[in-house]
Amino acid sequence: MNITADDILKQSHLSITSSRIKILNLFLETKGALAHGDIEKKFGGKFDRVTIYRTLQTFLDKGIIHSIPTADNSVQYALCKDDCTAGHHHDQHVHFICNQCGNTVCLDDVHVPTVKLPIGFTSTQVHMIVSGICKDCK
Amino acid sequence: MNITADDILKQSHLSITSSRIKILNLFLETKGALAHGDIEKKFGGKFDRVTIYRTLQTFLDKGIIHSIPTADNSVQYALCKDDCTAGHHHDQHVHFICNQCGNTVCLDDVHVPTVKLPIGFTSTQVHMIVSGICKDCK
DNA sequence: AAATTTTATGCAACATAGTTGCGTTTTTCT
DNA sequence: AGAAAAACGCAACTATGTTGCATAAAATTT
Ligand SMILES: [Mn+2]
Ligand SMILES: [Mn+2]
Ligand SMILES: [Zn+2]
Ligand SMILES: [Zn+2]
Repeated sequence: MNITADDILKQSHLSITSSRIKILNLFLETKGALAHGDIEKKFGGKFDRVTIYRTLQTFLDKGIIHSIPTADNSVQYALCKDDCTAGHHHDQHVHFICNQCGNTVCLDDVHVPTVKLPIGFTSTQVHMIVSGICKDCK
Repeated sequence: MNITADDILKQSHLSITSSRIKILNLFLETKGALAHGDIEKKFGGKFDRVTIYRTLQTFLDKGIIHSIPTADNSVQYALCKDDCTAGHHHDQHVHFICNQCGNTVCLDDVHVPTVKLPIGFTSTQVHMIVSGICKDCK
């Protein structure tokens, strides 16, 4: 028995609304990551753009999704599979962006290696974004 | 004797224009990375926004600057110190974003480690962005 | 050094992306 | 079911980025 959108919202103490259910279901059904624009296209005016922005922000805050910075200035979002909480994210996996199909995927099994920073620098978060050709496009 | 903006433009076979000189000098004078907005603020209407966009794109193409994706959807740019050419960039160093002062810096001495990707994935570029507290803010 | 060609810039107009306030609707709590 | 709290939709606005084209500046040729 898989976890449902409903469960996730309850766990995060969020009101169950139809926008949240639908957006969360889209994440659950999608392999890769989603940008704000993807969600907007998918639901084509079914709900307001602003609702999507606020929903994504809420999900980020609650540790339901994490954001992935990309070089082309379009932030992608993906479900957190690790045990992220409202306070902090622990998604320490590598992200892969395919230059062919454009998909962004979480490489859940590829852990971000630690690097030795110069004296005086303290790290709280590390992003590793690899781009190239994915297994479906090779 | 340090390299001048003029030299860099000549090396890249670019016309020497006052906008390019000024923007390039700003990069040469600045320790950290610059976002489009930073440059716009700095020169406050001295030249057109469009010129800044096009100049940054030209510098990127010619391998004079490289771009650094950030989580807050604002791409940063920094001078290439490695031997980047018009075709390809080889800036394989880690980038650090300070949550305190907001500065983004190239950690030129910290090399991006290689990771083993799953079967079928091929990598052409790797970004590693570490955020935390920089040495000036600790 | 002047004329010509090439390239870059500024401007306008547009497109896309993201934010904020507020009245209305929906959800939750009692 | 009714009251309180939270989320939504709409409008208006700001910010960010793109494109075409006339003008200006730089490089090249004569
Ligand atoms: Mn991920
Ligand atoms: Mn760098
Ligand atoms: Zn692909
Ligand atoms: Zn700092």
